[in-house]
Amino acid sequence: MNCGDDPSTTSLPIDARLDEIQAALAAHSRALLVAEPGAGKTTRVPLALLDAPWCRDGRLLLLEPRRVAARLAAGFMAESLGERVGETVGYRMRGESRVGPATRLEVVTQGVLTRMLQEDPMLEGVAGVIFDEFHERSLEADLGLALTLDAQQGLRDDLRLLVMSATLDVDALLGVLGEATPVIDCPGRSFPVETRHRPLRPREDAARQQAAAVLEALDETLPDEARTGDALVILPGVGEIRRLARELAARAPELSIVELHGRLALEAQRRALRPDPEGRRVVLATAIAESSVTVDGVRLVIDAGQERVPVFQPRTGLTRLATRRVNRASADQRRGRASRQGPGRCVRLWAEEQPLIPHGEPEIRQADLSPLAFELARWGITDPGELCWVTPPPAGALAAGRALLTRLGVLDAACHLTALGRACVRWPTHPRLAVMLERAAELEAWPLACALVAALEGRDLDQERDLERALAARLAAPKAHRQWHQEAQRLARIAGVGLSAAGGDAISLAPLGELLALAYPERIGQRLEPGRFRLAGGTLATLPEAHPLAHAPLLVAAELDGEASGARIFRAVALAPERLEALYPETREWRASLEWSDAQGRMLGEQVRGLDGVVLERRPLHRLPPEAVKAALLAALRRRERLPFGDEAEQLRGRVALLRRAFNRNGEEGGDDAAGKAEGAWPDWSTSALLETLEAWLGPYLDGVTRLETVEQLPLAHILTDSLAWPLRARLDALAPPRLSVPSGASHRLDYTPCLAGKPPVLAVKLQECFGWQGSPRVADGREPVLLHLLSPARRPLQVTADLASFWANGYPEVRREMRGRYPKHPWPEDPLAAEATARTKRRG
DNA sequence: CTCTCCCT
Repeated sequence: MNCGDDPSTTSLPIDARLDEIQAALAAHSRALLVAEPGAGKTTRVPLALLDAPWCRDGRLLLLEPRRVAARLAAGFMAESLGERVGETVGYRMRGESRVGPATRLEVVTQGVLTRMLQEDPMLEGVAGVIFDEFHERSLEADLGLALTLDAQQGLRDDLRLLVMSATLDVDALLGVLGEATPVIDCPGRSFPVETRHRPLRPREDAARQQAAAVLEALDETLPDEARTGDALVILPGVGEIRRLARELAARAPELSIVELHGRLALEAQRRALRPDPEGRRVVLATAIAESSVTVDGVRLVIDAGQERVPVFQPRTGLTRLATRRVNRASADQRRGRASRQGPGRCVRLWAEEQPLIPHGEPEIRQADLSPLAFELARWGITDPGELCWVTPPPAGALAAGRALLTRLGVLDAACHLTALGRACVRWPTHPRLAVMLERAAELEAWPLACALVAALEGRDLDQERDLERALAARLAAPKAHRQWHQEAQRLARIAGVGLSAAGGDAISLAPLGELLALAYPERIGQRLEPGRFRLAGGTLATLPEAHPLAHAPLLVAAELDGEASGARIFRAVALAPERLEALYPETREWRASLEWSDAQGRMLGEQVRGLDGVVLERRPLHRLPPEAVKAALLAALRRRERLPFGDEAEQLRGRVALLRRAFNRNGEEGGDDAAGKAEGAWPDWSTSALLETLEAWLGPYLDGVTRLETVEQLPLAHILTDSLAWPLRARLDALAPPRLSVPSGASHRLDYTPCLAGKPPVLAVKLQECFGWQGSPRVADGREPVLLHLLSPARRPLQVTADLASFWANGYPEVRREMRGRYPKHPWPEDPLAAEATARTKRRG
């Protein structure tokens, strides 16, 4: 949010659009406002809408992605009315709310809206909902919009909905809001920024080069000849910040260097945001400075051009951090940070030619979807296709989220909430932690569970490796950990208990392992050898051998990094095997465990009992049950992470990938197309998606199969074709033909395998066969181009083009000059468009 | 050399 200099009097670009917005929402129940930064939308639009006739009898909700932004917006609007927060304008967020009987505009954080909808899908008393900063595409905002649209369609056709965003893929959003939705554009307001590129040399020390770039930029005057204002350096992470700080301190000890990142205490963050009247500062920050907070007084931005993002791996359920190049939208947002106080400069530490992807991935495509799966079940939906999504939840991650919820005991086989799941609804936490809190009653450990959840959720646990010690310290001196204490007390109030043990005794930390086992069942690890553990979810994980828990037979890893090949455990607590049995009664049942042994070339079987990959006891098994054989085969295929597609299946997958791209909006499920709606969307046949859904499409063909070799021989192309919905199958050959006719009269096979990598299909054809071909070939109803590989008579590639007309005009004369000497028996006419196409040599006579 | 950001 951008709250310029002076509250209500200054005129802002958005003022000129307010009438248009009013008119749009008077005539439609939905509208889309696309406004650049500095337009003033966040504070002016909601207040203006309060006077609309449709709003007279109801409240207005304004959604903000962050708590600071919500507080700031509410304060600013209240001030501009000459009131205090809690009168006409209020706010609501986790654990804090300031609304009163007269409040008509509630600024809420996104999670609060989800909660309000779940508790009252009618949104009684609410006249309209405004989504701010929708372009950030947080998981919560995407879900909130899907649920609000559903409520509007089914229950509340009078509810007004306004989506506000900076630059955004308007088409994708109109796809869910409806094509008739009015779109209002508004320009922004900011000072100009001069952009420079100063690429770093690879393979040389990055911090040293960054330091040189910073000092050089500080030395130059700004576009207005000034040499004032702070410098903001944006780096991917804390490690990079520390290294650059050291380097700068060594070279220029007189500089005032300030660090800014999310792991700092709130007070330290606030200090970092305040300009120093004494002199110029160099603020080294993570992406936190991109949109979450605003460093006042910045005139110079130096952008390292990287970001560190979490990548959730559905297969292991773990999240890994990856360092990536920034996307264009982020880079421009970072640059904009130099244009708030006056004309600024942005130095980008990468080459100008460096291509950047336009946007980051929406969170829904990257994140752990178990919270989303939980909310869907609570909403009463088993198929996400029943809702309208800007980006639908990916099938694999959703399936993984549901598998976790089932393991936790909150979802049943039909994807409905169980009794435990319904009880968990009262806890405002991740479903894992909700299960822990709910089941803590069994262990008579509610106070400890509240203390533990508050510690796991807070950011103050960062430096402490030892959970037990950290908790003991907090319980002994609650007042010294204010944020933790507040949160723990809030949870304790929901539980209806006090935060201390009866009789004033110290709370026992003994149930810690069990509590963690309730929240992280797939992270229960069994020791294979000292320091090496197999987790119940199947992943291998390690601890340093010197770690006190390296020899524990069983532990729970509360935190680990997500390398699939071998995760590293950061925080863990020991667990007694008999306690595991008490928590999960299914560990007492014997089940057949079969595994394909590559070494022995056969299926090995035994009877085991335990929790998934954690085996408490084993005994021999004499007859292999067929269902278990099938499950073991599927598991073996999944472990290999590839499927034995032959060429026919690869072509088929390529064709479907192409049609998915062409006909499903943005390549997602549930196409917007008339055809897509009626016939279902083209499926995701990527290897990972097919491995996720193996049971459904391959399972029926595995009856009686006991060997992997047999699977390798199955006709996968036919099996996949059979799994296509009938209307899609009927259109497949017409939309993505296996062969294409060329002017010579011959037909040639199209190669669709490049489509699997997002590229166009390839038609390899001799150049002479294409004479006279005016247009360029296309498939998918003309929506997708075909890439031509034009070949010499000896079938050597001469030219790659998707634009024949331009090749004939520009490329051909050169090719002709070079080739006609080498292949004199073949025609090389001067005017290829007038010549006759042929697959043969020149005719005699 | 463990740690991007955010939320009920």
